[in-house]
Amino acid sequence: MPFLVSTAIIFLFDVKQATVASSPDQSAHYSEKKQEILAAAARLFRDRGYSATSMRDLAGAVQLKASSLYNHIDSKEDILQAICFSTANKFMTAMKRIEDQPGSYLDKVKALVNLHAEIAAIDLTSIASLNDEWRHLPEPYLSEFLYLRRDYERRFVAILQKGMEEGNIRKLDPQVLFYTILSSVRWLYDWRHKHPQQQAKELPGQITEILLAGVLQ
Amino acid sequence: MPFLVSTAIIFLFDVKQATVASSPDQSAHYSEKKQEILAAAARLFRDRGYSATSMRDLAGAVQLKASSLYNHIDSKEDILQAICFSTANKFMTAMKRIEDQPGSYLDKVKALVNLHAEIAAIDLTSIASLNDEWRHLPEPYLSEFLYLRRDYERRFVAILQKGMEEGNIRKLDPQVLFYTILSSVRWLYDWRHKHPQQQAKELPGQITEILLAGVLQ
DNA sequence: CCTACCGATCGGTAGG
DNA sequence: CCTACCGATCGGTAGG
Repeated sequence: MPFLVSTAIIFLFDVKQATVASSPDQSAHYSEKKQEILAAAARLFRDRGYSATSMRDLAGAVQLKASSLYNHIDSKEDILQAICFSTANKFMTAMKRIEDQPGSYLDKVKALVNLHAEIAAIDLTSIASLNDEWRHLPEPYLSEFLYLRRDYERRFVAILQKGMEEGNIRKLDPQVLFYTILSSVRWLYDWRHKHPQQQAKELPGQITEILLAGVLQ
Repeated sequence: MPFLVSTAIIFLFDVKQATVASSPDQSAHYSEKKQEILAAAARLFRDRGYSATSMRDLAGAVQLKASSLYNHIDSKEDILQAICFSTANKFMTAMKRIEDQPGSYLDKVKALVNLHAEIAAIDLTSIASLNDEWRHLPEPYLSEFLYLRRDYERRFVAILQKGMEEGNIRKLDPQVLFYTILSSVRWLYDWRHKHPQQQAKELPGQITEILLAGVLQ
């Protein structure tokens, strides 16, 4: 099967590799066992969902009894909060950097698409909680999370709008475009789960190409 | 804010309105109360997830006591099964019709994008179970569901591939294109939940346009 | 980090 | 369609 990927787009995509990894990571403050618990929880939450994952399931995954988990975490909700916010903060930090970087707004859009693909590549399981399980956050975390999400969306849409005014991006409803872009990179973590053998780097390039240049010949 | 949508694409999209509604609907076999229960369950499963929805929640939503639900349904899993398969069958029926319809493979691709947008418009809440909650299906339903899903994907990808050979669609990895198309229409039900006032018909046209023609000016 | 255990809630049934 | 109730499992705590 022919497998043609525009080298120009691949180049554009590869410009900013490994920017996420160097961003501040508060998970460094956690003990090794707590990090192990959070990683196992993120995987279970992705595979079964937050509500269908019991503390006994989680304990088994890290070779502990359920009660021993509470030496490392405060509650089940505490785990979800840590997962959701550590990933959300990666996006917010990167957004600030992209807003401040020089270059056209089209460059910023490409950097944002790249960002989503990159975080999906590094932090494969946490994305599931960020996408689907945040609704189980207790207050006041839920409100705080929704605030971050709205803020991120507002700033993303502003960049798209500036790109349209700049003339590099077609004049579509910027919010529709925002959701289309986000949902397109969203399935990356699903895909990589199903096809672990495939080169991860090829995918973001292909998605970016489809979004930028379209499907028609 | 300018809001330009290609009338050509809108036309292409509107060609096949209301094809889903006329497809065979086995929910007609259900009693009125059972249909009410299934509709309420689909809504709760979307908003809270299957596992976080209790039978007491569901009973309250249809003004019954929990035990009375069991005069209409066999089990909680039975409800999930009914929701997932009734929607999955709509997709399979429509796939067969699109395969058999005359016209180019590009036309079939457009009809498929249209199909997803249409089912999302008609059956807003069930799509959530089809996307996210199917994993809670018990066997043998889980295997049967996964079989249907793989079959649908295989047939969709085959159409994309034929379209590429035909020359109307750019030669990309057809499976990557499949996932990109599906994820783009996937958020429709989310969006319509958040913006119930907006004309639903505008959205599929815009998404189709972004996918077909791309983002670049 | 474990054993032992708590009250609350779960899906579901008996019986009318 | 309800009241009353079942065993199982839930998140979490006491105490060592």
